[in-house]
Amino acid sequence: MTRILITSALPYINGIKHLGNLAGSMLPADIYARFERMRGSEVLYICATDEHGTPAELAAEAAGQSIQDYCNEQYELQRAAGEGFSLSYDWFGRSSSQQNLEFTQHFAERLEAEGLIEERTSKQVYSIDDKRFLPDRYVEGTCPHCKEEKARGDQCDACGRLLDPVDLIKPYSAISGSYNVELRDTTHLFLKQAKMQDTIKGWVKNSDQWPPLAKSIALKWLDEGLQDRAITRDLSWGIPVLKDGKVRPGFENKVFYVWFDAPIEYIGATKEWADATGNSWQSWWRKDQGASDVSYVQFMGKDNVAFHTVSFPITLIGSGEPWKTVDRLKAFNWVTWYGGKFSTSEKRGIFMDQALEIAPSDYWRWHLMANAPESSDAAFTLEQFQATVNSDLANVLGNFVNRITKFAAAKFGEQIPTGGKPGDLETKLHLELDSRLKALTEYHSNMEYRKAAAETRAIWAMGNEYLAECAPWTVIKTDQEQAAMIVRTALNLLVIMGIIAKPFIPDTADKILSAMNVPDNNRNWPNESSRTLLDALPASLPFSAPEMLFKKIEDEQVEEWSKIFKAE
RNA sequence: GGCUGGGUAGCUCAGUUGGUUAGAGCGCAGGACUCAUAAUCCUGAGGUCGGGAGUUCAAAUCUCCCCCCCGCCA
Repeated sequence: MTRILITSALPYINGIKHLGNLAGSMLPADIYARFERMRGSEVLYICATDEHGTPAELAAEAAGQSIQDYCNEQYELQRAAGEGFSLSYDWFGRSSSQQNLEFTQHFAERLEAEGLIEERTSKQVYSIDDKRFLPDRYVEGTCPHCKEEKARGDQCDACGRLLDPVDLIKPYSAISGSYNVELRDTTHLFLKQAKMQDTIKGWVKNSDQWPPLAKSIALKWLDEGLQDRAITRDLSWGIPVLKDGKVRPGFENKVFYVWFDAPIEYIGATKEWADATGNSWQSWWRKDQGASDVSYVQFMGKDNVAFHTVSFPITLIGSGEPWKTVDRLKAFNWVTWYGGKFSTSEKRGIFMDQALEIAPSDYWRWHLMANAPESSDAAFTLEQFQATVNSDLANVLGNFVNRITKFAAAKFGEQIPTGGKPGDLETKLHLELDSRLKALTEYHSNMEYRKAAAETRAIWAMGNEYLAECAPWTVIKTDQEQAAMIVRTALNLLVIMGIIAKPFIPDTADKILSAMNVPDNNRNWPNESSRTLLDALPASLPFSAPEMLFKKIEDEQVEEWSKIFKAE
């Protein structure tokens, strides 16, 4: 059996994610996981919150909470939001887990043993009033080049030059605004990435299942030359730095940098899952313990490509141990919001919890994936959301379910009618269905979501086309048997429509299949001829016409939402 | 400033290695049907494929220059 490990980029703990984050990693990963499970693959789909770092500390402070309480609360909110969107994680972990702590320390130890880590001392800005070292972008001051007074420590937006925070004139803390800052020596662990340059380059070049974009981003970084990088920070919230099992001397007030420990949480979360369920994490991650036949697929936004193709692989490969590395990866562009970006910090756009308050999960899942930002940024507008949902879901799919089940129930009762023989129209139907199912399977395998959605929709539309051609409401006046056969074929087609809908709209799909009394173990991805599938329901099997599946979105709702979400 | 990616019908987007009248969905117009959530089905209108030059028997597709958008990096 094919074994597939799936991860989606870890959402940062700093607040509920917006629809752009959802569309760019978690949702497509979920659809891929569902598709592969349905076709019989053994799937492990892992995600987790990324909880460390300065932004989390500051957010906790702003909320008047301890960092631990803040993370606990936000984790729960994000977990619930994921559940609300029917994201079928096998495990949704936390980078602050004990498991991740152990792996992170293990990797640091291994990297040091391989000669890839060394201590270096440098000067950094320390804010006395904030009682903390300030990360580059939290230091502001006057630009030494253009004299702009609000230059950030990493870059001056006025003249565009890159800066070192120690060069700022009259530096102050962007957190408190205090000028009571000074330079202090601080020692950190540096990962000697430059030493891994050739190894990683060779590995990237051998990766034959990456999209061209991912490969070119990785190679560009490598061509520019990898820089050694600090993997620790002067913070208290994070993973402690050890040496020989005890806190490393001089690192009492330091922790690992969030960029170092976050990707390791892919493994950490797998162990959280294994510990909770009694499964083996090694068989998914250690090539010497069964993971060599695993296909590892990563989903992420474009901004994360470099970290997944270069930084994290350095950790894994640099350890000198046989860790599983990424085989295939799917990167997404951004979903844009009325000409701008969705923004967590500026609260621009719609967030996962808000979305669920105004429309069911399936509406969003369908629209976001049918318009996925695959080849370029994709515009999100409420008007288009309304159009997609009403047309594809309510009119094409929902109305078909309604019309055929109502008609069947009225003329033949709520059971699969018997009698009649399939003819030319049914042959035509199954031939077209065969070719569409083949294409759809291909698109899902290739993780092409716009195409998969379009093909799914086309199969839904086939139901309406078939009825229009057969016109059972006319046939039944003269030929009861023939009408029974048409209805039976249409009801079988309905089941297929429901099955192929599952990856995109799992909640509704299950409603359809349950209404048709299709047992769980018969809801697998179709892989036989549709001639068989179109006559699969047992004669006289009872069914029940489901309630209206999709309520249309009214113009007034769009207007109201536009005001609430400041869409312009 | 450097580098990805993008600029194709009113809107959102497809267009494989250059090859007959450039496609889909939505929207729009006309028709059909009346089982159905005023739903559905069929047909049609609509594009000098960002601009310019070049290569070629032939370019949305290749080359060069320019303009605009998003992003990344410096």
